[in-house]
Amino acid sequence: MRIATWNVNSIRVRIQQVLNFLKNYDVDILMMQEIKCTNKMFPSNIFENNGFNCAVYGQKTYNGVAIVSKYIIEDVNTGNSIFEKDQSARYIDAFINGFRIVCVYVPNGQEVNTQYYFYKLEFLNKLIKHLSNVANVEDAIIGGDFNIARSDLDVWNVKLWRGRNCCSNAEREKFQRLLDIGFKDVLRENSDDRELFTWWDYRHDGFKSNHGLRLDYLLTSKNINVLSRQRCIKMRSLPQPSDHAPILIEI
DNA sequence: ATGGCCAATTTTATTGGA
Repeated sequence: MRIATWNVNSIRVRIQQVLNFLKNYDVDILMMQEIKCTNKMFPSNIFENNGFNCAVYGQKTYNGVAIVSKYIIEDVNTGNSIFEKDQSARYIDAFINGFRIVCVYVPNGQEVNTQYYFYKLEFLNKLIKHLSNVANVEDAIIGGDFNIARSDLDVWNVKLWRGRNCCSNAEREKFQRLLDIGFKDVLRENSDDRELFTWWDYRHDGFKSNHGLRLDYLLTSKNINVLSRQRCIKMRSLPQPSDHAPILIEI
């Protein structure tokens, strides 16, 4: 089974690229973040015509997450019960082909010690608590844009980014707590490769000069046997790309 | 190297992204 995660930065702009990606990489399940549209505006019929079922938690203008799957999608949950008062659409999970598939879009945080940053840390606290419960009962696969560069290996210019939003110690500690629940960071496992970036700034043509960060992750329960793993950076090099590249694993 | 990019919005500037 081939599973991917991708921050598409607007599904309406990226629909053709997403369809090409699903086909060319033979993807069975795709988790998407920043679909930037309501459930009603989400192109479910296009996915269905291409053999995919959809679970969507949309929002006007900002955020929004979705899962599309060749397999039947069961027991869908959105973040409402987990994140309480939070009105932003950042979490959806479902039971698919024996696994709990979790799709998450962690808040950006803007700058360290702003209200947005503290909201991000609080969101992560709730996510950690929730996924601790999930891990006790099901094999889980978590895909998402965490907006955290896990270590200095995941930053193109350590000196420039040290301590800044996405790279602060508090954020990295939260990410480690998430792993400590019992998940593995599939792309990083047994690798000290610096070239695992998943995001490059549109500004200054950051992709061309590989000025990137690793902000997107596929995590799995430790007992899941991973057959292959890759970043699909080709999707970042095409015309009118998302600023994020997809990650694809086979289990 | 953070103003110069991109997407959405009853747009013609503003917000958010990271």
